[in-house]
Amino acid sequence: MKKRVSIKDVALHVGVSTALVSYVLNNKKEGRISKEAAAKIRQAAIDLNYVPNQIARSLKSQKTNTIGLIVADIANPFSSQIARIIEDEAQKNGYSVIFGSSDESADKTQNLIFLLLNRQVDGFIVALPENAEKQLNYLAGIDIPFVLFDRYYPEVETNFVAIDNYKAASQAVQHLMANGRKQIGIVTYQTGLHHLSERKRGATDLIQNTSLEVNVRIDHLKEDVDAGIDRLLKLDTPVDALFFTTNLLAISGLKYLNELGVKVPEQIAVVGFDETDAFDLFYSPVTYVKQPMEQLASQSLRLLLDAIDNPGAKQGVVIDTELVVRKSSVS
Amino acid sequence: MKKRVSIKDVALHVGVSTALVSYVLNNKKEGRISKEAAAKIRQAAIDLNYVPNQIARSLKSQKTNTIGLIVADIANPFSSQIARIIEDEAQKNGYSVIFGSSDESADKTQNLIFLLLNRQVDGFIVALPENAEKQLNYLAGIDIPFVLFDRYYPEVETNFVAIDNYKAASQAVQHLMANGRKQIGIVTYQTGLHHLSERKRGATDLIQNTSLEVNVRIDHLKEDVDAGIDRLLKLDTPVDALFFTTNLLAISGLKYLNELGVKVPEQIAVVGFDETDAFDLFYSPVTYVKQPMEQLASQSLRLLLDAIDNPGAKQGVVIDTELVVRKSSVS
DNA sequence: CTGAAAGCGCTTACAG
DNA sequence: CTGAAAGCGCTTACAG
Repeated sequence: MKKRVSIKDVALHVGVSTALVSYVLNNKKEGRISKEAAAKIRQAAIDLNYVPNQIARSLKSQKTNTIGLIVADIANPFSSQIARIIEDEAQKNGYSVIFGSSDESADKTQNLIFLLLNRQVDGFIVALPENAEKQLNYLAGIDIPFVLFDRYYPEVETNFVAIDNYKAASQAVQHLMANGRKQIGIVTYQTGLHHLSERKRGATDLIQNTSLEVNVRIDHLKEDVDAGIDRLLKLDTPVDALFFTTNLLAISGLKYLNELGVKVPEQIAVVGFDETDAFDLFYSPVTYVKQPMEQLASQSLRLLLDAIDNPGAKQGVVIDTELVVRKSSVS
Repeated sequence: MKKRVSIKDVALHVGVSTALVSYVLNNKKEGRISKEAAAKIRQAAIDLNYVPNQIARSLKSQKTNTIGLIVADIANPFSSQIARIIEDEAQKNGYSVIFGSSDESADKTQNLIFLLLNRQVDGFIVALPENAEKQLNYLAGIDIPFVLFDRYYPEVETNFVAIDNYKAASQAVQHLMANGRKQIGIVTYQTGLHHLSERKRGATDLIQNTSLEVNVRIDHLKEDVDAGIDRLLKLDTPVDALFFTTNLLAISGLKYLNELGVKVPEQIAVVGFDETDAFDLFYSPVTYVKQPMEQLASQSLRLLLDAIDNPGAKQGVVIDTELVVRKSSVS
């Protein structure tokens, strides 16, 4: 690779000091620099194809204008949609994004934190997995700006952005009840993740019947979803509705209902969580809880930039969801 | 934010030079450093919570161990799946990834290139949009390692990784023909993008009837897909099959076929491109051309790392696809 | 076995 | 209006 041209090359080319080049290119000391010198420097920068070295600038300024984004899995549409919005907003504010996927593992999260700290990110936006108190405390301990997003730990005071999961689930179940469903099954993950517990609680507070719960192990997704649905269908009073607390669970469940030949919504009404094309193409378009992605992402970034500019103050933002009602849940 | 601890702090704490700390922590000059000094330094690094500053190291070494990934849109499942695989492979090789979305715009691509060059990425993996010859030449001109991925410009000698688009489309159409379909419509984008032209050519070389082509404007997706399907259904001999050259086109088209109440595959057989959950949940699971994501991504990274280590030599990799046959195309 | 020193490419307080 | 110089946190050739 060719040697990249530095500020020194530009200075040499024009016959001025590097300081002057820096001032001109950064529009510092406006008006206190001769027009001619400024013009010559700008021209030389173009002629020589000068690209400022952000690495050197970062070392000096102690600021990289980079943020670290830790998601569960960038290949998951929820994460990648969020990433896209954060990317755009960050760019507008002069920031770049380095991302990493934790696979819901606290250890991988810790590794990513180290890796991103190495790279001197100015702050983090992170969706924390289960049992990550240690990582949370680490971040708080080194006193770096960060905001918890999607999931948060209510015991610890942090910046966070989340939806009202309890209310979202509650609305979904109320909707099913209002449409005459009596036996509503809930399919969720077996997990201590606060946001998922809240979704579960929002549903079960209304349902009050633990035999209608299916708790899926994340690493046995298909197996447990299928077995759970089998069980719910064979109850003395079989379920007439299913509420899935995530889109992966819903997709897996809908595939299985298809295999079984169960008709939606005639036999079973269905409500899912999150948007996906798959819900549109199902023969009865699927009712779902819509998360306001735009707000989730842009608020996360806003809180982080606030925290970078003004460490100390902690903000929490809770956003409402919307229930998009379609054919899968009304008969 | 607290001041981060530097190599100098560690040196001071132990009472040695920064040089020695650097040697120990980087396992340089093994065996030529006293066990005691080494042990004390390592312990101090842990006690003080030392995290090496990759920025400083990069400035010195002229290498950031960062790669720039430019995709069309990270929110698109194709891009995000690729990103995930590249992330994992990169991490294994000590690299981080900074990504950017071009939205199929040559100008945005150029901005991203500048932005990533600012950040001194060691190389690029880029899915180039249409009319980006200028950007391609720019990359080649500054002599930075890069590999074109998904799309390439056959006129220019570069590193590239792509699937055999012609063959993939050809197989799809042959499959429809083998299943007795006589009037096969092809829905594709109106574009000069090489990979899409190849898909189109692979289909039309077999079909030889331009009235069966629908050329969708990317910024009028739904409108043009719907109108195109309308037209194909009203031909004197209406189509009995549709081949969609991308997953977005297929999803849009399937939604419209649903609206019209057209039965798949009874009235119209369908083949799509790329994997998506939506294809699984369609009442007749959709036959599709499966791209080998794993290979595409990991080969791209491999070629880039090769190019970084050994500039000059150019490699091209073409990978075969697989047609996954399901109910939507067989009657 | 260890350290002083230069240098990566910038920025900026200071001096003139 | 402009420049010499220090310093950000590392690495490494050189000297001892």
